[in-house]
Amino acid sequence: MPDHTRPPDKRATIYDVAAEADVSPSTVSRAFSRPSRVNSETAERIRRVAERLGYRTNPLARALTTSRTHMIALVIADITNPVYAEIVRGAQATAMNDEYTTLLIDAQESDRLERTAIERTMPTVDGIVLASSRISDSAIRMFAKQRPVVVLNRAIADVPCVVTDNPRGVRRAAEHLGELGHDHITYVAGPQASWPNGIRWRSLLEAGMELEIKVRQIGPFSPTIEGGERAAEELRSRPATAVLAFNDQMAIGLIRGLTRMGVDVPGDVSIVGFDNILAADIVTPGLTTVAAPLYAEGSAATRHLLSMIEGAPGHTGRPMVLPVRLVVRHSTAVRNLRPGRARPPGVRQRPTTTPAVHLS
Amino acid sequence: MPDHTRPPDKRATIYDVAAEADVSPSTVSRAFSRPSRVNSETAERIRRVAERLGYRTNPLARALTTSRTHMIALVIADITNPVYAEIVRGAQATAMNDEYTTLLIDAQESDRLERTAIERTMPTVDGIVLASSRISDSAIRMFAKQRPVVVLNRAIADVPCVVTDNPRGVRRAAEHLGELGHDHITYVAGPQASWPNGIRWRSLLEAGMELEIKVRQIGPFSPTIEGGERAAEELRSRPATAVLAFNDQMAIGLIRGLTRMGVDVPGDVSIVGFDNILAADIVTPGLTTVAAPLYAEGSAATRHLLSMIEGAPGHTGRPMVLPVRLVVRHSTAVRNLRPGRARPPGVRQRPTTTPAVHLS
DNA sequence: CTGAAAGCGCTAACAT
DNA sequence: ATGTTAGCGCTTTCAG
Repeated sequence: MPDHTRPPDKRATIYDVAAEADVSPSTVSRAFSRPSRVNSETAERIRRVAERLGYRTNPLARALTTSRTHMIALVIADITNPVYAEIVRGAQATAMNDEYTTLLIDAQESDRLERTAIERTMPTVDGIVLASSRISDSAIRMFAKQRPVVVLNRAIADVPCVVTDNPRGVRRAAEHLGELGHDHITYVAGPQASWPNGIRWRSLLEAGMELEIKVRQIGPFSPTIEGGERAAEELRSRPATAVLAFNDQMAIGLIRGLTRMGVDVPGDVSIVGFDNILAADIVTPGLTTVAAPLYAEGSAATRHLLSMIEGAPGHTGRPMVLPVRLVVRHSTAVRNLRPGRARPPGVRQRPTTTPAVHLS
Repeated sequence: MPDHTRPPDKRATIYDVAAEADVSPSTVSRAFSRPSRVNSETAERIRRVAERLGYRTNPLARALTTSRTHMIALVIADITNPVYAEIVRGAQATAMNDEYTTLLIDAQESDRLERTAIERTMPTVDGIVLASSRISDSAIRMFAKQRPVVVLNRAIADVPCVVTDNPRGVRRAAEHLGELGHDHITYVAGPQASWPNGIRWRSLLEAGMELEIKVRQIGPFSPTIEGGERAAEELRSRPATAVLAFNDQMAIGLIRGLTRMGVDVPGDVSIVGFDNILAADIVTPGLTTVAAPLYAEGSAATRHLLSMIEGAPGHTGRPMVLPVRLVVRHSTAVRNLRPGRARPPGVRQRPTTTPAVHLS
């Protein structure tokens, strides 16, 4: 039963080591400086002594003089959303590789919360990765003036950005639906504050133009399963045969909502999502979706941030764009021309055991 | 295009404010001390001046003298596992409420990784919550000597613990299966380093005793969907009619694996999971599972940690135990007495639209 | 390569 | 209630 009433036990300081090794404190300091440029015999001896004393350099004290904490913050929009897990993994791995600690912050889809969290964290970190930030461009630029910032899933002038190829993803989805005979696609919108939401809709408009597919939008809805279920309700009064959802969670909500209402997916309506989260492969029918290289996103953004922290200029030209691919599962099928009736023979049915096909 | 080559811009210090407000630095310090015990006129004026100068107290410098960073670490076993999302939410909320910042660490189910991450983080935080830790009891006790530590989902003598009522959860699951006519339950084990895994198995042994249900164990498997699929393979050579899986992910993997092999769930085999993650409600058939109050776990552990940091003794007697409940969905059904044949009439079929029932 | 001295920004005794 | 004086543990000039 440890007693934590008073400050936790005193650790050995640089002075203790200095005394023990019979050198000056600054020599000890140098033996632990990073990058360790000292390899003299003395340094070796000092390190041994330190080891024996259980000395660890105090990061706080170091930070006070160097103004480098070797910590970075990673702000994500919603820890509940599985997309971020892989992004976090990617970010953590590259950070850890450079001996940086990652401070994860969950903004809970809240503008206000995100802001105050960033403000509070800013002074303790060397830089920040903003993944799917919900705060304004100007606020982000403000932050970027104080510390290196890299933005993920969003494009902002003058701030380094990493995005996925949304236009191409949407285009592939539209082509896929077009090939199945759909001449009308409904976009089910996510949060308005979400940058990908905007570009996906605009990309769909464009793709619709070129492919001669009519498009429309409903929403916005919350980017969750529940949001998708609500969208399904709305779809009741404004039927569709092909739907592109802002993300997988909404797509899954749609599948559930529609199925519950007696609408057959993909028989009556085809659904495409975004992200390729794990659940996309679990839901019935399996969700056709636009997959992004999540892990790579996290690591690319972090790598960039670290290089900026080390003094690199920060690549603020065009955003860095990562490729996407369409994963075809079973939530999309040939358009059913006679709704409510048996499907015409020869038309593709929902397969049950065919493995997912990965395109592009 | 900000230039981050040199340390980020200098912020106003306590001295700047002191000079501007024409008081001594310590007076300024007092005006910002926590809890703000000063309400004099001067303090008010100082705060205004500070506001105007954009002064923010430097947490690092403060930490150096107070040895309190107002940060706590939350270590989770695997960020990929949705269980932790709610726990994190609960922890963050109560931490934020006391103006503490939460440092989230993903151990990626790795003993080694978890250790080094904790070691590196320890000096920068005021305390640590270990959620589903995979490191040894002795290692945890070591850490607990250096900083306040609260352990979640695990019971260790001399360290404050928060656990869920695993025995009761298992018992409820066993009773449920028993009522459905099952006289034999197979436990599909998760990681051996996982404390809940051990206690769940032991609880099942006990429950089996009392309820006169035979039990056996297979595994261990990785606590993931993939692990569950592998378990399904193994089940092929050692058939079962009722399975209790270590967690929902494995249970889902089992459902998928078995279904793919042509085994009907719940017709041929009933499956119960643990955790009640979102996907449990998405998979077909919906997963019957033992639900834990995730959010409450996170907040209870954190609240306890914070009180320890503030000087409370740390409740190291019996662990604090949180209640669980059985959520019955459609992955469990009356035992099929004639496998491979049609079910006897009158026996419960898998319903498709009945809402989930929450018991206990 | 090493030592001496000064100070990062703040807080914590002491005084007044 | 405010000011004065020392540091917290480390890095960093600047000399030797």
